[in-house]
Amino acid sequence: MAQRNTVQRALVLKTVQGMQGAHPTADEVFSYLKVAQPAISRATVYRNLAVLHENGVLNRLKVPQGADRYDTPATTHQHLHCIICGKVEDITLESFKNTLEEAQSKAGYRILNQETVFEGVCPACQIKKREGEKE
Amino acid sequence: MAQRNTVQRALVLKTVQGMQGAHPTADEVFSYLKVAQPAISRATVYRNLAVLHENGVLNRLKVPQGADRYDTPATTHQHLHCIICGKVEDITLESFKNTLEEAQSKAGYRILNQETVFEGVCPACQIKKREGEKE
DNA sequence: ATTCATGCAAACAATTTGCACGATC
DNA sequence: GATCGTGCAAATTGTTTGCATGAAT
Repeated sequence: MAQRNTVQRALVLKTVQGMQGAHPTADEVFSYLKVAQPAISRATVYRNLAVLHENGVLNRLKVPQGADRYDTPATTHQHLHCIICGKVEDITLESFKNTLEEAQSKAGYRILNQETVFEGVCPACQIKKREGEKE
Repeated sequence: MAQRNTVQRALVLKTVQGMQGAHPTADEVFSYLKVAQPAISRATVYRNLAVLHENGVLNRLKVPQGADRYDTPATTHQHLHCIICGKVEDITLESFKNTLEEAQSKAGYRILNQETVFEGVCPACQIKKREGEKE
């Protein structure tokens, strides 16, 4: 139960926090840390991301295609995923203010977390698609 | 471009449609079909689920832990995932009526789909936990 | 000192792919 | 009869695990 303060755990957390809005995957965190800490292990990164997520320090985000991504849960927010370029963005929607309460009362669940991903095409990719008009 | 009407594709679709509310994984669909069609290949099930999803005929649902699950997208709805027993349930929330429009206008994305999972503890597991009061 | 965490490599799970053959248009 | 889809096995990807060693309490 007693968790320790390891250098690696602190680094993993700091890395995700530092990659503001990048929603890095475990592998991206690993590659980043590898530069400063060549001895670090991929397994350690996975393990620490899991621990930090269980502690509620990090959010884990499941995106169609590819690996899970991590997030600092400053405030409850939603995600946009561009199916063309693959980028993930944060967005905070007013209409989500009551969803948690509604789900809770309607279903009788004790809800701990909510994860929303909108799948679509980002403005930049809409323009690109319009320019390369052959498709 | 011209897609064909294969026996296997029809069976995969019918199976997911038949498993009302069960949100089967690719492997569950495969196991089910294996009985009637012993020759069917796991790869075929994966490929057809992907095609049907791309055609908008099936929804693909990413759940923390374990494989993707499939769904018939009758109406836009949300999901509840019990972290204790692992069950996935559908729910339709009023407050989600406007989220798509809000996200669209706020972010400039062209949004094709929306996927929400609430993580929590279902009523049955809340009771079980209360009974086995040692934790 | 105890025991939690690390690093490594091997194991695992879910999914994808290459290829020859078969089925559908 | 052209080519899309299938079945099989092998390959990939993402993640987890066992174990001996090292570090934090």
